[in-house]
Amino acid sequence: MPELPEVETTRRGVAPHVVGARIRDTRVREFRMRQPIPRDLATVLQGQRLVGLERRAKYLLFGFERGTLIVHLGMSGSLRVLSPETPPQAHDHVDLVFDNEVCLRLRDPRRFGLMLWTAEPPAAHPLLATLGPEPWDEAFNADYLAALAHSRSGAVKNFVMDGHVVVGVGNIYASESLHRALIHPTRPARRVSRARYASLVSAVREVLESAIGFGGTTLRDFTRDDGKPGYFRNELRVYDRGGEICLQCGKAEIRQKVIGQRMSYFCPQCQR
DNA sequence: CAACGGACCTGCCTGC
DNA sequence: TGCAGGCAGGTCCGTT
Repeated sequence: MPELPEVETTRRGVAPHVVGARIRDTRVREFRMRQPIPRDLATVLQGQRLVGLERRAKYLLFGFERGTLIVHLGMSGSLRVLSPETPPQAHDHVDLVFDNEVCLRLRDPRRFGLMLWTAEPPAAHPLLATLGPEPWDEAFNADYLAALAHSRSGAVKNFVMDGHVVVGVGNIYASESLHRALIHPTRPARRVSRARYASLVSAVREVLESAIGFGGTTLRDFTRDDGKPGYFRNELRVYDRGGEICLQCGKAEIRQKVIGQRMSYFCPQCQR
């Protein structure tokens, strides 16, 4: 579920319900995540007011009075706003219960996500310190990409998915962005022209903005736990469309190929 | 440093 | 119907 648009949609959906409220209770039912949830999390959070909710890359940063709760949703995580009395279901690992009778519940079947506490500025945390710029940061531009790519012989798709190059471009949107920028995903990063990188910068921004505009994938309403199909799926031009005719050229069939252990989709006609 | 494979997990879908 | 196998939106780590 979570690529950057879903994380941002989650942030926007959740924030109005919890920012300004104070933690009344923290229930952790499962500590085993990508990194273990701190044993003393409940003690640390108790009574603290949530001051703000930010996003950096695919991390959600819950800014409390005395530090930051860092949350990552991994491959299968989600956050929902519920009544504190709602019985937990399988894989509902953590509840943050606020004094406004809101329960923020973390579910993550695969447990690739994480929930950590830091008293330091979150940008200094080892997980965040070495991340590349946000897609909308002016530092993310064609010159930057071309310069970085100089030492990169690997596929450009892996290059744009590298969080130390730019954050937030996951597997779906990597395929989508490269298709819009007319760049073949297996082309060595160093063989992509500056002009093409300029197109890629625009394409990444457009695709992500568009997806956020559609509410990410599923959850428009965070106070219920419906949300299955995902409107943004209809907007995808190549992802999961292997064998279909390319919407760009109307002639070639979309191909699929594993690149860097991830399935990738592209038009052999449009993308070079 | 960069590239690559493997690891971490569960659920769901497909095909036999 | 049951079950094995493959695949899934992420990222870190170790090895070469």
